[in-house]
Amino acid sequence: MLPIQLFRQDRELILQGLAKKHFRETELVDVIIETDEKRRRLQLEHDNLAASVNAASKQIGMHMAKGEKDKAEELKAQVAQHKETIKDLVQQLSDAEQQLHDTLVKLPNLPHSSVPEGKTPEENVIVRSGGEIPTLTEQKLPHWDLMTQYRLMDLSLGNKIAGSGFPVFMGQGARLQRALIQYFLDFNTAAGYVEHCPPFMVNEETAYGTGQLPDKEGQMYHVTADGLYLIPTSEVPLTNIYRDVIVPEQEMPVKMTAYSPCFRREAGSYGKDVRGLNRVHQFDKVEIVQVTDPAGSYDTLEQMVSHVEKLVQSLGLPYRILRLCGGDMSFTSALTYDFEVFSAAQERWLEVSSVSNFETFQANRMKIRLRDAQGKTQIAHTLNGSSLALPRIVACLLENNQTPDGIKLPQVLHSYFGKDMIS
RNA sequence: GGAGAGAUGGCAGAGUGGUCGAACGCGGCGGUCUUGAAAACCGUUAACUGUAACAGGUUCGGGGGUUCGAAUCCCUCUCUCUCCGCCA
Repeated sequence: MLPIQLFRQDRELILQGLAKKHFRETELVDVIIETDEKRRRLQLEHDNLAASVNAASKQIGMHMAKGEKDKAEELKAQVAQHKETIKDLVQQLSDAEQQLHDTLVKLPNLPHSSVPEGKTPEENVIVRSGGEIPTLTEQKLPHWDLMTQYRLMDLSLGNKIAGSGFPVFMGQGARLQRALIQYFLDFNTAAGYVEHCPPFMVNEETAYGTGQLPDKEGQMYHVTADGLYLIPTSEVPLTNIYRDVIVPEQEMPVKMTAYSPCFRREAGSYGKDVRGLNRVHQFDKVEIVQVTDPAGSYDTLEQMVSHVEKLVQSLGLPYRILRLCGGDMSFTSALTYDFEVFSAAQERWLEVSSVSNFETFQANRMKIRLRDAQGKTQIAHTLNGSSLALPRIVACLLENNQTPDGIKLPQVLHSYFGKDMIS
């Protein structure tokens, strides 16, 4: 949610930002400005009237105390009149507030100035790349075949138990999941992120706080009996820890990491892109989240990108980092870097991490604030990124490192996995 | 699941219809004293909204109601605690 002050200050800036994001309903901006003015007008009228009623009520109290009943009754009659008007104003005011809010949440975040122009994923800009794409023999297999060959995962079993898109990992496959999760968490905590283990279900308010509601409702699993949602990412519970919190300046930045399974309905996805582990309904991910001072949030973003880059490098996977163009960014983000790793058997790039700065967009909604040395509060910035999502990392590890003798694992995983190869 | 108690400022905790946005204490901040510190003493210290700055408005778990006036009375929801039951 964009701060309302921005609409009062710089309408042009908002329109430019929305254009870059290819957002069409630009007329909403003027609706917001008008509604805000209306709201403030009503508020002023209401406050003035309320002030006179408050003053009169105090006088009534004083008259009663002195036993001046007549004067008290006189004032009562006066107040009764105002009360009718106030009742009406309150209704109008709350309508205006509701309308303002409902319109405000429809607008996406504004892109940072460094966001490239563009509408489609093809227009994303490659910032840099690293690692080497391996040359595989003709006998190379895609990960879903390797999974079967080494009995690492069974999708049809998951189908039986839950439904399509719910993989069952077993044996060395299950062990690899655990090894990766533990390695990722250790890597993150070593960089100062505090490990958390949050709930995997959240209430409506929480889902709303990070922006999953109202616009992505259909993408989450909903436990209707209890009004809970299964988390699509641990960003949701982690960031919401700081909902309605005023963080003292010296405690900034807040750095958190968590492992969680992620549940996504992926309504509307189908076709070849979803084979194997490319797109599933439940997957494992380790997330990093930061809450920061607005002044340094873009430095923080670069640090997070570099952190994730080192992690990907340590796994020896060929990767590239993209700066997303305006049209490909998420609703809530101001600047996003995507990490992709090259899947050598499928011969395509797969997204494994997305690192974003949301600026005040989430924090404004959640009222995450910081208090500076002068005691003033201001809205904080929130950032997050995957570090990392497992399925596509696993797909690449298997495909890129396949040999006739088995699948070689990167050095960093040996101690976590208990051996150096899947065989 | 059953029975009971409770939710007040950073913390602790008074306050049962009228200058209560809220006592006292602790903590925090500023000062006096001191070479410095401690102690003692004095002062100050909620959030949101709003204003150029005042003013004003809202907030005592959330929502609704009674009343000229609600932290205080009524309804309702949520949460916490204690006891019982069940249980990984």
